Amino acid sequence: VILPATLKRFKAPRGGGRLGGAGRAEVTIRDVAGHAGVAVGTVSNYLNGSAPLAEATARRVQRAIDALGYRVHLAARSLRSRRTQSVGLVLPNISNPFYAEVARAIEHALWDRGFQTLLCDSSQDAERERMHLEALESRRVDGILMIRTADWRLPRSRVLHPRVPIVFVDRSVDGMPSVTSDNRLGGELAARHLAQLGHRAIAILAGENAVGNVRERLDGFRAELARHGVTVAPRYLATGPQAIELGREVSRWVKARPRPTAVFATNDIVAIGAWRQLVGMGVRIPADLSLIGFDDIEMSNLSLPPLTTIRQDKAALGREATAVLLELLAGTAPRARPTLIPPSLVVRGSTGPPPASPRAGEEERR
Amino acid sequence: VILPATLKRFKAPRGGGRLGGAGRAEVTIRDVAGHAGVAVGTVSNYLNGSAPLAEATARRVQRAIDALGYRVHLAARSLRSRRTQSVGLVLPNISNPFYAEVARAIEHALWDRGFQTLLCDSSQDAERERMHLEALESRRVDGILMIRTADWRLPRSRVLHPRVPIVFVDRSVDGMPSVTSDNRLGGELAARHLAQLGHRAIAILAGENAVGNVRERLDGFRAELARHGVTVAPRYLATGPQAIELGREVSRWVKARPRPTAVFATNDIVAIGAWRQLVGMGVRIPADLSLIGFDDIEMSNLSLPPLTTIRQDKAALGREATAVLLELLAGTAPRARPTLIPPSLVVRGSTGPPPASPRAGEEERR
DNA sequence: TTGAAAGCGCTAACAC
DNA sequence: GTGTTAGCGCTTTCAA
Repeated sequence: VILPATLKRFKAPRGGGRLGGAGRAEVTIRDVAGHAGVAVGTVSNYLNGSAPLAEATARRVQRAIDALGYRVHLAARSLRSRRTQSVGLVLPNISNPFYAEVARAIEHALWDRGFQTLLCDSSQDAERERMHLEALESRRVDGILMIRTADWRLPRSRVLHPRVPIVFVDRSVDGMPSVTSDNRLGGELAARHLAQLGHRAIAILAGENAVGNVRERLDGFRAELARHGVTVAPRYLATGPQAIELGREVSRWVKARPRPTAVFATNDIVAIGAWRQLVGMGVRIPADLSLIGFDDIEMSNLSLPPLTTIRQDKAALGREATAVLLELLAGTAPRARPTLIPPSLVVRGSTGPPPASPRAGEEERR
Repeated sequence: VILPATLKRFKAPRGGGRLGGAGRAEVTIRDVAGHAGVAVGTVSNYLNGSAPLAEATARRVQRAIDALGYRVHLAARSLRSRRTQSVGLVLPNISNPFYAEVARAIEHALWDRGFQTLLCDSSQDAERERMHLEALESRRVDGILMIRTADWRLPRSRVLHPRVPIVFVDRSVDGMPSVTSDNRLGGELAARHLAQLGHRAIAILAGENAVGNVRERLDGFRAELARHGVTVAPRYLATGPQAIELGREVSRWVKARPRPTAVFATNDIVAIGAWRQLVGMGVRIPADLSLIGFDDIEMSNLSLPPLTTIRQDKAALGREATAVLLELLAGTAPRARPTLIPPSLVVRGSTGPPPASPRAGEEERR
């Protein structure tokens, strides 16, 4: 039976004429209820499975939904339910292949759990990042996953007492939940590989020490090297932004004497830069010089020889970060301790034993 | 003066105690109004600039907003205003560097115009793509930007009569607004470059003819070549998925006689695959064989020699697609005609004149 | 089980 | 200029 109150708001299906998107009036849960001859609450229950329905009723409702082309209005739902089933993903640059892979894993994990992803590209700009955070709060996202930009001198209070649960990815923040690679272990893995091959004169393309990830990789690398009785001479250390240009710095070591027999780059972009420089100078890899990178981006498998590197598990990074966030949302076990994803050594063609004579390959200077 | 009706709903700031995100009660426009001693409509007007306010009032409102830490509730706003200021971006794979660059441009253009981006990675899966489309409709996004997956045998009615404006990017769909590179022109550019260098025996790593973009590139390439009196022999054509593996097919031409003097790959990934194969076989680029790609992804500038390629303007693609969508939303000039972004030739190191003798480089076979 | 009604926070139309 | 109010479409509580 259709009761007065239901009838009052009942809208005829007004089908047929294709009004083209914007112009079409909204089909609401009331229309569905009217069409199926049930109350709106019943339709809502059907939609959310929040109460069992008589099978016949359920069928009628579903038929009405199909007939009317009804689609739930998520904004209305979240206004009421106080959940948006959406998560903000803030990162420095989606066209950086490393972040893109993490983002992909996150989007998938989120989608599989019924969440949509709001993509926020901060362009390494702290101010833009802050504005994105605010917009996400206004959007009332259920949570935020954030790969924060490196230059972060902003008041952290904003983010330390967020209105919305936030999990940091790839870069940790003290006292906040985070999911990162075990960078120290990665550094150790690289060092062990080189040391076991017999290298003792090792150079580092280091990136900037201010970046936590870089520092950890370096610490691990040095510590493990020390265990093998090897130290990195200060002149074998190059620092600067972790970009392709830093790789060019290898050239100074090629000309140096004694020449190092191996180079560790703290990421693959830098390693690729070094590879180009070395090949361009006629240095043979790994016969004259071994080269090891960090990250394992797709590109590192494409050089010739392909790069030996420390593989970060980007899929696991994204998956775990999502899992931690959803745990936070569910209110279970507030995991404030950082989650570490173990990296692994991928031996490809760019590393080998050091040249027989420590001076090998120097003829070309004469 | 605070009137009864206003008072009735007034909530004290309940500041101080930090309840930690979820637990904190919502600060609403009413709270702001109460705190500032104005009506909610006034606050709304202030927020939206929908009516001029006395300066003193405006200041009071802003102070109340700051004091209370008010943040507009976008879901509530859009429920009323029927606009969400959000756009869905559907693409096959965000970790493909080409799509990632386009996505980045889109996110930026959208953000600059006050829209947020919902990232939907379809994983090349038509079914997943369809579900994303539905979810976006439920979310009542204002519009959709879509790089559709190639294998699309699904009923197109769904997308031909969308409830929400949709603009196709990179791949066009008949009768729908789209923004793509001028792939035909790109093919012509590549052909002209090769022809002008003097190449006449040219091979193609083609990809799949079913993909419109590939076909257009090929058509343009062949047509321009024909203008120079050159035809591509059928045995100089390799087809298959546009992946790195296709590049390996060059090896059969290296061993062929007469050997082609140049190879056109319909995208850079394939070209990189070819480059690896060639370098691995000891073929000198471009001395023995010229190689030209398509796209100009970052990687193509990193090989040695760096790849000559047809550059797609990914930033323009993203920017234009956004512009077309926003025009559609504004209801101005329904641009159903596809928008074409001109690509450009980027000459780097992988192309040069053909070897002096057409048989050059063949000794290694003996 | 199902139905009715009270809002969620906001905008916009209208009255002052 | 400013204040009031009626919903936007939905969930949820409470009654029946």
